[in-house]
Amino acid sequence: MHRYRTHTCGALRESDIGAEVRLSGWCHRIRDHGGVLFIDLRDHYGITQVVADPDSPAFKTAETLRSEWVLRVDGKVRRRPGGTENPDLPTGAVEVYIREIEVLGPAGELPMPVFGDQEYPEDIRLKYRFLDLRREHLHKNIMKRGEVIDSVRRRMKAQGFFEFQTPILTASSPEGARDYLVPSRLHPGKFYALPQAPQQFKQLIMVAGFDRYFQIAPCFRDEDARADRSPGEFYQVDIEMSFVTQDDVFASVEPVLRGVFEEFADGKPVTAKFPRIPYSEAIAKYGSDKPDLRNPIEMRDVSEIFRGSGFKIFARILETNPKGAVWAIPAPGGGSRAFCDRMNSWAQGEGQPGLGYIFYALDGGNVVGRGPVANNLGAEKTEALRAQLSLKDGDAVFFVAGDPASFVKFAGPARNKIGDELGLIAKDRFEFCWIVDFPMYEWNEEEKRIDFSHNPFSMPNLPVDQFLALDPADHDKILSLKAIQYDVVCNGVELSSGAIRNHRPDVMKKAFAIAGYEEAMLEQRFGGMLHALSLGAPPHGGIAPGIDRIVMLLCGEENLREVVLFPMNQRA
RNA sequence: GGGGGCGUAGCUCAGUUGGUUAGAGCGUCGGCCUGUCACGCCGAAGGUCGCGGGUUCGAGCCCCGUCGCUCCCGCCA
Repeated sequence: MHRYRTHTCGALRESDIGAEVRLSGWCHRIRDHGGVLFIDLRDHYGITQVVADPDSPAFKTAETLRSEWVLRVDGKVRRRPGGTENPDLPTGAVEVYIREIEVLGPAGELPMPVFGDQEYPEDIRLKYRFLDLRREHLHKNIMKRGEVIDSVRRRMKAQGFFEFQTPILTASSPEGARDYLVPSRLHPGKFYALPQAPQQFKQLIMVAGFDRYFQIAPCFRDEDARADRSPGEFYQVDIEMSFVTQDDVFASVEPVLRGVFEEFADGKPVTAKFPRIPYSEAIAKYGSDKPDLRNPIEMRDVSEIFRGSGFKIFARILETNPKGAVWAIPAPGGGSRAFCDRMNSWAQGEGQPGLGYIFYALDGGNVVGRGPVANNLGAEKTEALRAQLSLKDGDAVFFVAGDPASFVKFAGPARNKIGDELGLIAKDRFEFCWIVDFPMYEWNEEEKRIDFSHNPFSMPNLPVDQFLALDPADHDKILSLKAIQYDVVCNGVELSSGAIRNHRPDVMKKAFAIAGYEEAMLEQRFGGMLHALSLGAPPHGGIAPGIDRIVMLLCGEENLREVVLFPMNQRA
C-alpha cells in the first residue's frame, strides 16, 4: 500500500464499498458526537467523510484532532446508512470507517479559518495567503487561471502561432511607465530594467522573420495599483504577426478570445461577432472608450433642444462656450422623483454641481415631463425630447452639459450608475467589442501644441505618400487623423490595446516631427529600433490581452488579487 | 502626491446623546452527547478599543496628529 494514499479525497464511490483504503488530507471539519465522530477529510480533489466510533482502535486519537491537521487515515469504505447520504458531495454516498490514524502535520490555532466562505480583511488574507489558498473559492480561481492559460496556448498554437521567450533583464525603453531596475554587478552604478512589455522584442522577432509570435509574457510596471491593475507585475498574452492588416489581427485573435470565454463561461452567452465601434462613437454613445455593452443605455446629443431655451443654465453654456453641448442619458424605468433625486445626490457626491433630469408620468391620459428642467424648458420642448429619445411614462432622462471633453469623465460613470441602479445590465453575459479608429494626435491646450494621443508607434491610417506630404501646420487635418490602433473590451473592462505598428523609419520620423520632436531626439532614444526597421522590416501588428483581467472576468471577480496566486497589496 | 471608507477578543461584527464591570457569533480550552455534514447542549478563558496627544469630573464614542488596509483621482497600454 502506498505510504500516504490509495485514493484521493474526491475519488471514492459506491463501487468502492468494501475496499480497504488509505487517504491523506486536512481535517476540514470535525463533528464529535461523543459516541460517533465524523471528520470531513479534504485534499485538492475533494472531501470524504471518515468516521470513528468507540469500537475503532483509532477513536482515542480521533478525539484529539483539530481543524486543519494533516492526517493519514486507513479504513474500510462502507455505504452510509439510509437517509444520511450527502448529495452535495460527489463522495456523499459512502464513508470510510477509520481503523488507523497517523498525524502527518498538526496545526496550531488558525489566524483565519479555512472552513466556510466568510470574508476576511485583505491584510490577514495576504499574510496567510497559504491558508486563504486552501479555501475553496481561491483554490478554484487559481486552478481556473491555469486552465485558461492552457486553453489560450492550445488555441494560439492551433492558429499557427509559436511561443517565444524574451529577456527579463533588459534595457530601459524610455516610453510609458516607470521601470523596475536591477543593479548590475559587472557594471557598478548601472542597471537593467525589467520589461514593461516585450514590445520591442516582439517587433524584432517580426523583423527577424518569424512571422507569428506569442508569449504568456510577464510585464513589470512601477505604477500605482487599482482593483483591476496589479502593482508591479502582471501577465499578457502577447501577440505579434507579420504581413497583416487590422482585419487579419482581429480574425486571428477574436476566435481565441471567444473560444476561451465560451469554454469557461459556464454557459453564459459570449458575443458571436465582436462589433467594431469607432472611438468617437464610443465616447458619444457610452462616454467611455471601454463601454459596458451589457448596459443598453446610449447617450444622445440634445444641444439643439436646449439652445436658446428657457432652461437658462444650459442655454448659457451653449451660448458662451463654442465647444459646449448638452447630452442626454435616457433612463428607462427611472421615472420617479425619488430615483432622480437619488441620482442627483450621487452626482453631487462625485463632485458635480448636480444631475439635471426630467421624468415622464401619465397625467389625464397624457405623458407629461416633470421636474425643474421640464418646468423651465416648457411643455413643447419637453415633449420633443421625449419623442427624440423614444421615452414613455415611467422613464426619465438625465443631462450633462459643458465641454464634452471634460464632462465625459462624469457622463460615462453616470451611464454605468443609472444602468446598474435600474437593473438594466444583463450580468450573465460577456459582451465584447473592438474600439477602432483612435485619433493619432490630440491638442495639448496647456502647452498649445500637437501631442500624440495614444501610442506614438502605431501606423497612421493614411497612405504613406499622403502622410509624408502632410503640412504640420494644418492642425485640422492632423487632429482628424486616425491611427491603426484598437482596443478589445469585454463588459466594460479593457482587455488590451493593439496596433498595426509603424515599421517605416520615414513615416516614424514624420509622425514625431508633427508632434514637434527633433529627429536627433528620435535617433537618440529609439535609434536601435529605427535602425532595425531600416534593414528590411515587414509590415506587422499585434495585441496583448491581459491574462489577469480575462481570468477575473471568467471568475466573476472584481479584484485581480482573487485570481493571482501571491499578489502584492495596494502599496506593492 | 490628493480624496473617500475602514481599524473594538484569534476571526467576523455590535456598542445609543460622552456615563457603572466594553457585548454577540465563530474559533480556543473543559464537560456531556452513537448518524452528523454550519451537529447540538453546559461552562470557562480571551480586550493597551491601531498608535500618540488633547478636551472633559468622565472618551471605544468628540478634536488634532500619526500608522495600517482598502476604493478612487493623478499615474498607467
